[in-house]
Amino acid sequence: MNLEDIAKKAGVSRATVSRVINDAPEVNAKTREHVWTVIHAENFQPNPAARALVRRRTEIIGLVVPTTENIFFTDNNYFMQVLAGVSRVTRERDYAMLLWLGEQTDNDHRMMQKVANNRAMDGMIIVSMTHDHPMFKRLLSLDGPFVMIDRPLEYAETLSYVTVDNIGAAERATEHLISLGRRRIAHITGDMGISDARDRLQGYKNALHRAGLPIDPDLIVECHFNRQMGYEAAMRLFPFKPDGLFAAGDTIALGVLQAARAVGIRVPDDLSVIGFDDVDVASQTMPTLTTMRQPLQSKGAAATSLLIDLIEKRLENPQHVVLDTELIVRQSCGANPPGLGYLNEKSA
Amino acid sequence: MNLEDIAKKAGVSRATVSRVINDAPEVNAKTREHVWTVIHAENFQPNPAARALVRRRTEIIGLVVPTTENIFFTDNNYFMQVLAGVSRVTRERDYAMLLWLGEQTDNDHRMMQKVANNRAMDGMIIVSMTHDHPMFKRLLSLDGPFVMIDRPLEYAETLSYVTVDNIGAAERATEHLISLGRRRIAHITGDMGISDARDRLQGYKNALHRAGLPIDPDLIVECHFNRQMGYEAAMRLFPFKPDGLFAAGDTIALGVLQAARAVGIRVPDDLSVIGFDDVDVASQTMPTLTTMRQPLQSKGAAATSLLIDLIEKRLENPQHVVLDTELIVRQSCGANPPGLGYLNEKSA
DNA sequence: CTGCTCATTGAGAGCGCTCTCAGTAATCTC
DNA sequence: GAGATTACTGAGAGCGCTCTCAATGAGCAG
Repeated sequence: MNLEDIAKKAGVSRATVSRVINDAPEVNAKTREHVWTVIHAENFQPNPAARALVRRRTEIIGLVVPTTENIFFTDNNYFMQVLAGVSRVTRERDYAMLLWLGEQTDNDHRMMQKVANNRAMDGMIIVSMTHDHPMFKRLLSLDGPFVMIDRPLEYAETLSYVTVDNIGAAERATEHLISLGRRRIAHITGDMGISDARDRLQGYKNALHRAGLPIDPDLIVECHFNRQMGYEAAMRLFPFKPDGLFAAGDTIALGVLQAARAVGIRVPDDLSVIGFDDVDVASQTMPTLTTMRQPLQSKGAAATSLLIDLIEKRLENPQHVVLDTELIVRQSCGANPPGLGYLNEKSA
Repeated sequence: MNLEDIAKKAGVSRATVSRVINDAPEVNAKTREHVWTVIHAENFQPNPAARALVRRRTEIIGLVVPTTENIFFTDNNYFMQVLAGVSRVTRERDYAMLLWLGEQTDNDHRMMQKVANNRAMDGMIIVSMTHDHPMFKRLLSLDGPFVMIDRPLEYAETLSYVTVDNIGAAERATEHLISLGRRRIAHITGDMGISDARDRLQGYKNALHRAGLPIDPDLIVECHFNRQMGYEAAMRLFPFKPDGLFAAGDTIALGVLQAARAVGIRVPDDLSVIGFDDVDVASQTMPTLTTMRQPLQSKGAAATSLLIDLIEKRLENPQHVVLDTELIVRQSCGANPPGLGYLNEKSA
């Protein structure tokens, strides 16, 4: 079943059927209606390959996660939230989404190569790629537009991206701990190849500086966005007796809570803890986790919306979107009473 | 840049370039090599739309999650694991993956309609669709092949699917509790529109029956695969004083642990708990969760592999794949000593 | 009635590829 | 050395759509 068949059945030409399907204005109302009747009767869908061939547009975007290690499998729904946001907007705007998940192996490079060469996508969204990723430069020579989620460390002025004000958010997080009377505030960073991690470190320093507190290198530990490494980082930190701790991500904070329990440090009494992201587990830990929420779904949605605008030439490169964050005060910082453990928020 | 251009540059015909790209055997070795050189020099990629148009194959499969509510956002990485499995195999076999996430709204139906009509996919994988989903019958009239993850309740003989032996697994889970001396063993079911839930209930009953234990309707509560409802179900169950509890999913078990803590029931001392799935949080709860592991990544991988075989006519419908489950004994059942809470398994 | 405008429609080229079929030159057979 | 076989290559049709351009006919002005 193709346009020709429909045309024959409707007693019009192929061109007219095409016009009807594409909502061209010049078709006579009666003709239009009649053609639609036939199309519906046959449950006809135009062949997307043929259409893409002539229009040079597939209405497919790609969502690329260069490496899954950091954000994908680490005790949280970070990626799922982003995905949900992307999914919503693609649906709304009648696009489809190709998903490309990288690996932490050589194949990753080969996969990215394939992705970059794939001409089936009109554009792509790239999630949290480290600045030293081998594909970075390759991407810049791409034909189609792309949008980065999280500010890239290099080429930030020339690329489009969606992010949050990490510096400001980290300042507020740190200030929150300061406002609770904490003075030896530690910081565990995320992967320093990602701008988020660097910016949060910067924000932490800014806040200390502004409060007249010293910046103690012993209280800063470099880490990655995962629980296991957060646990280890916390263990390295504890001998220096911090009374507050700002973790660059909630998964890191999970490791911190775990480490604190292991060595008998009470949270929040002995140690006031704040995370970043507000992934779902943050409200279920014991104690529940105070955190700086970033709007993950909105990040995905904004990136998608921006990408499609770029594809459809409603906007042009580069565009920078900065979304708001919000301090979510729960138990781990000590500003709230202990309460009932992880039952407080979502439960009966 | 197209085939014609490459042909001109290489001094051969379009047909020969096509042969080289598609690895046709009849091309002279020298010609082949020369053409490849030109292709690489130009970094040429054939236009997928043109190719799809004539081959009637896109090498794109769809992954369809009819409604996200159950498995998507509920405190676990069930879907992520399946996704990882699908992703791995599509990568290996040089396919791309279109992801379609449903919603719990009217749009869901419209979305599924769109998916079913989308002719850009060679086939699709459908995750855990309830048997009463409005799209179910529509799917059966589809042109391309599809594979269900989890056995469909209807048409199971005529459709291809990948699942685990839920009945047998539930029997073993229940028997494990029995072997620990528990006699008043309760069951909280999953969504009864999904065969997994029904089968697990059946397995639970089988095990009780085989052990000569009565099947007490008071000890069976119908539920869905989420923590909140698991919590409520547990609360309804507690007045009947169970000493063992088999939850049809780990997320339900999370709710059970939470409810038990809320009312002061000690797990495993007062109540021996076992879950199903082994999602990531299962090893991080307090106490850690004993559970029947199902190989989620393998489910995704097997479904993908099967689908592609179906597409490429290596196999024909219907195919049924049943994967193995494994009992993971942790703390919540009482077979293990209490230990250090959720630090035991994955941590330093 | 003639010539014009305007609304609507159809014919046909062409998007970039695959694949069949025929052609050519080299090699083999006897 | 003639005919048959083999190895390779090119020409060209056609996949199903979009889009330009020309054609048609109705309506209208004069």
